[in-house]
Amino acid sequence: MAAPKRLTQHDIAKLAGVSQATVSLVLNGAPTALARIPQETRERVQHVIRTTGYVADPIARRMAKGLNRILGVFTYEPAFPSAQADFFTPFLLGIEEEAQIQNYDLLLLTGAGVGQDRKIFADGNRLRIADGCLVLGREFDREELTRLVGGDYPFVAIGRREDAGGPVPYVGGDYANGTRALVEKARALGHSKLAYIGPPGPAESTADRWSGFYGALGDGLELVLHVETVGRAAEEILDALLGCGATVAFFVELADAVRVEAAARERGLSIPGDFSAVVLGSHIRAERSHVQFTAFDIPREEMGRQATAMLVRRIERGEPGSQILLTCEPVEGETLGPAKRRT
Amino acid sequence: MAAPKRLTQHDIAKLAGVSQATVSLVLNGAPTALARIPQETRERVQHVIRTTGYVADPIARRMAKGLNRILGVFTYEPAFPSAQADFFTPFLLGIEEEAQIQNYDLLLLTGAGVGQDRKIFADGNRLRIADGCLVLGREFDREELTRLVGGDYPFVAIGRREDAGGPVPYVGGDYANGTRALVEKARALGHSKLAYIGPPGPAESTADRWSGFYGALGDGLELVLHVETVGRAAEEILDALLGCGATVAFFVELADAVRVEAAARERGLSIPGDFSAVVLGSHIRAERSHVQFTAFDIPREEMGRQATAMLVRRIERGEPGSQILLTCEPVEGETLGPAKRRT
DNA sequence: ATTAGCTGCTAATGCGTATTAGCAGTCAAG
DNA sequence: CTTGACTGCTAATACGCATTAGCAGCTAAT
Repeated sequence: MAAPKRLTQHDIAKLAGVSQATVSLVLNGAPTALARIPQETRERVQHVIRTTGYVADPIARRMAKGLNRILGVFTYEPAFPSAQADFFTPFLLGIEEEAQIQNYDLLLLTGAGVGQDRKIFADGNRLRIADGCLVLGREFDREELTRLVGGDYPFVAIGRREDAGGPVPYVGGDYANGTRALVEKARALGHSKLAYIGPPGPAESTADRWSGFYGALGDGLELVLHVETVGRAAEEILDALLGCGATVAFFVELADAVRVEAAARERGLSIPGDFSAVVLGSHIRAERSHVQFTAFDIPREEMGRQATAMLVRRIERGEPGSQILLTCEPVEGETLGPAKRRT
Repeated sequence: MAAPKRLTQHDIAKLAGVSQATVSLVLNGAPTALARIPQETRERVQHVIRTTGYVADPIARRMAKGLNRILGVFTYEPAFPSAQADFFTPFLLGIEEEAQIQNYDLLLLTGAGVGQDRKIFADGNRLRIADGCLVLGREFDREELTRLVGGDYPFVAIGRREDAGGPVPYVGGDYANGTRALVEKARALGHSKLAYIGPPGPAESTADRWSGFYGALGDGLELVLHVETVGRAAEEILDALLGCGATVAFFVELADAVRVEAAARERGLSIPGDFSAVVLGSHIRAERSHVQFTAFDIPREEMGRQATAMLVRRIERGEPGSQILLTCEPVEGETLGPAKRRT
């Protein structure tokens, strides 16, 4: 394919009998400057541009201006691989939407690191291609986060993050209050012996659920079982549940809830007839399970949108970045019923 | 905070007590040039780079050298919005995987255009930030495609595309043969009166299905019903199906098949007991329907992978780009049975 | 003693654009 | 006739990097 050397403003200038600067001004000069170029000259230049099909090289343009209109998206796990797909997709949906509105492109930091070992500051870090970046992932590398906070590179995390040598700008879901609201609901339905299936930390997302849960205890509510490990055999969890007299179980992971529900059904137990179950969060694929669990909604798209908007503000106006927690509304579901008097 | 002034090679140079040129050479000089910089100096420079976390500005780099290690991804519809999410996600999965292997980052050309009106050449094609680009979408803008083919910018389409002022480089699925194979299967099971639910074009993807289908007719096979509009009321389609004596229906859209199956079941008809149904393609969310339709598999991830690999070859070695159709293997399913003698 | 070749660097330039400072010319007012 | 303001442009520079030409100092061979 014959690659005719790209036209430059210089070429246009020569053809129009003006200087390169004039071409640039005609193209996108400030109104004040434009006012000083007579209509006639402007038209001559425009005409040459039109007939040649010239388009300014965006690279050079950005080079001169200093801004790329590119937002980086760094994920601590590969963004698309099937298992994770449903975790990241809704965030990306919101991010893409807002980015488009703000007229930014998205750079997926893919090459960053192969396999497990993703590091923002990996060797040959390409982050700075973008004007700023969004960071997502279940668990962050604390050291990297500190470095980000300490640096002058604009970023926003998705999901609440503890201070790391300073406050971390983020948009997260208010899991603590989402959880608390569900506990209150259980209380209202007469439950008093609760089980909690999931770790109390260390990731912020799980820590927040736990603190919301734990903070709502007392005053008639009692934690009678805490299974800290995720992915435990369903039978085992079920036995423990029945053994300790809990009337409602709070699950951090939907997967656990699904498995326990299945095990219960196999034994002829019903939910919420025999005991109630609550999932602390919403999961895209929840629909696939025939059971609609009582849970709270995580406004993932909105988180993506707001985080993107905040990042753009940081980039364009130098705003400092703040910390936003979005409300997680309860989802009715069908697995939380009145407490059953156990015999 | 106004200008978080990024580090430049100049800064590094000063810190290491060398010149900017030396820094650049240490970073990526040709072996011949590198040989002339003693180990000691190189280490000094590297050390400064590491401790400061300096990264070369890719825009400037691209400006100077012309390459970026960035692949653009242009989608004719927003990449993530829920309805489409399942359409693009598997492609992106393959693309991301291969890009990572080849050590490229992905730039989602998001800002390109808002809403329906996505255009590659919309604003002074920011496309060129990337070294090359992948184009995906159900339907392409033919004019833009022609411009791409005519230009010297490397790109690869995902999905077969007709010539547009020249052959279009693509990696697609062989829908025609995938369809043909399913028709043959139906023939082997004694079917002779076929129905086709879906348009014959104009998009290549639907045209290929139709041509594969139509080409397999004759020799005992007869098209007794062709419903060209997608999304027609299920009842209506069902009536037509029953009325014309078709023993098997080929659906272009899974959604139609699902709705017709549901309508049939409601009337006490069974598939494939009363008539068979075949879907021309695979759909991620197929699992959600309780019925496993007989269909063919679209190797979306593999398409993404191979398209990415081809693009990289075009970029790095200037290869001309070719046209690849990947085999779409049949999916057994449970909706294609022996033809039933209609009374 | 001159030349040739090597080592270890640096100065200079180009990439294509945006932007600013300022020049030469005209015109009107003082 | 000088001053100032305005018009219509252009020269020059910056942006951050890659790359090439080449300089200064040294050694070894002729």
